[in-house]
Amino acid sequence: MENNTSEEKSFLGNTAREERAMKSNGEEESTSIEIDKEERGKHVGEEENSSMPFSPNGKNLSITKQVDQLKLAEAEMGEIREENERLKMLLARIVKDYQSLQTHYSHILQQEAKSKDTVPSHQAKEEHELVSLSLGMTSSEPKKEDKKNNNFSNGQEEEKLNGELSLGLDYSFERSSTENVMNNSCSNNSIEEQKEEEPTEIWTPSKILKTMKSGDEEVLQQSQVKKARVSVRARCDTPTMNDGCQWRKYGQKIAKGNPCPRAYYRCTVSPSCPVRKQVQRCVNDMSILITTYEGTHNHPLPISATAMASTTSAAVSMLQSQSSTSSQGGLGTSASAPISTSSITNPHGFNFTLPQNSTPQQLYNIIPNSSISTLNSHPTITLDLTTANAPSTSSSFGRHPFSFSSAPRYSSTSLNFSSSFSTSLEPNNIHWNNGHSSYNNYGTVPAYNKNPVGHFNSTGNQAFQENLYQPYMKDSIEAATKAIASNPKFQSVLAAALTSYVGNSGGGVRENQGASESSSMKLKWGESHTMNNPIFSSSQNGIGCGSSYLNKSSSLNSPQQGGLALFPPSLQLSASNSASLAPADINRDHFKL
DNA sequence: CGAGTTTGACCAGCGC
DNA sequence: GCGCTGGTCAAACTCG
Repeated sequence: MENNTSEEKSFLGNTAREERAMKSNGEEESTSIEIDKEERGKHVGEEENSSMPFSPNGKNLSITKQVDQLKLAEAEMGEIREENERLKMLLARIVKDYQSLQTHYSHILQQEAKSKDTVPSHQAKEEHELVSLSLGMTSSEPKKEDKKNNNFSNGQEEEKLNGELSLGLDYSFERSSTENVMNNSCSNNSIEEQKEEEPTEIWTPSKILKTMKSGDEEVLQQSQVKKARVSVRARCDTPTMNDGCQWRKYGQKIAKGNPCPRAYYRCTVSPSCPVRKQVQRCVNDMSILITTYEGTHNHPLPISATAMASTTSAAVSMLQSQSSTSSQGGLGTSASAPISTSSITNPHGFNFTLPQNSTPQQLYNIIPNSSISTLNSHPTITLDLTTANAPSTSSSFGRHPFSFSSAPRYSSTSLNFSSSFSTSLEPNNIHWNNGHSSYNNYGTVPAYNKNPVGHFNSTGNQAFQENLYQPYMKDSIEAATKAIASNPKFQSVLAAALTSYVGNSGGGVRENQGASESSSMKLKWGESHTMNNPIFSSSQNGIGCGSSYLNKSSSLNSPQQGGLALFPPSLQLSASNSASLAPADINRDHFKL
């Protein structure tokens, strides 16, 4: 992280220098031009004035002056040229320095990845693990959420019912994320190069695995990853939320204890892709959609999908890290761990608890108020985007923690990033909306048909998402930073998660943003910092979760996903200039830095 | 007509 | 072994 920070600093510094250089260059040029014009104007005036009397002597005099002025101007131009050369050299040096730093950073990341790979894995025993990584957002129903969380901690099968979403992504994928980070930190000068190198896709886990691991290790990693799960809880009116991948529904079941059917999706980006996804409404709050990912993509991912993939991979990595350290009394999530039911509150915020052997252990204090996910047939990492409470509505329980919990047979881990979202957001809640109109499968879904902004096109939708997640992202990052600082064991994993967000945020911009990407959208993102986020009606096309415009499929319930901005950018470093938006490209803008 | 969804049937794992 | 449950299959159906 420090490296990253320094890298960014250097990047910013270089950028600033470059800008200054360019600016000064431009200013000098314009200034000289102004002077030149002025003097020429003067000269013309003098000439005119002198020509008024129509005196031959005056004419000669003016010619002499003109020659002098010309020489003067030439001298100035020469100086400007020299200055330009100097600035060019300076710029070249800056670029070189930056590239050097980038290389250095890349080297550091590689070393970090290697060190991760060397960590012994004990997960062969643990067939199923649940890691819950929750990024809490302000809930409009804090008490309800609290209650629910409390219920979870009481051992109810909430998590089970909700279905833990898992996305099996391994270290290598993390690495891809970090590589993206690296790339994303590039200056504008290097953006084009990266575009050439990685125009529309990132390295897939399998791809990276081949380059990073031996065959056996690869198999082990893959198997581990496949069994780990990552779930995302988010408010979303639509049947599914966008994660950037394309999915095809292959089944639907009524799970025990939840009247809402569970839908099964498989990744259709590649016919052979083993990744599965389960989507189910939360039994307690129909507006909450729980998505579970499992498996590892064996194909290049769209940029819009990398954020989720990276995040989940980081969570899985944490799970793996947890497993690897469990035997040492660290983040133990032994398979025999009992149902977790602890909730430890820390005045500073994050709580990281790991119930183990009936005695929850507070491992990390990360999030204010903690709750613990309970029984899970599979260990799941849960990204909880629904449960963060606004400060004004905070209660003694239910603020979602960064919690680790273990099921009787399977260890489970719950990471909960709870952000103190502005209370002004509360009235609106946070909903993902694919623009679909069919909610029949999920019973009563709150109708959020009012759009304060009025007509909301896809660009507006982007702005909406930006509004939603930008502050949230910041909070999450801050919280995660605290977590990292608080416990070294957590560093590598969470760092990976964070860098994944950031990296993909930038990566989506630089790698995929073509000229077709709209600047207007970015402007809107930047403009809309108000927390009064509109909730978009599903009846409005292209509104809401930002997936509707991705759904080329005619089906209203199409699970195709075009890049949900789970982790919005906190910074915007990129700029593109087109007013036209290609729907397929919109997603890529979800993760701008 | 093709792609995607729906839905009942089927299979496997697990607990009793 | 039986029943329950989760997960998957595949034929029928829907939609553009």
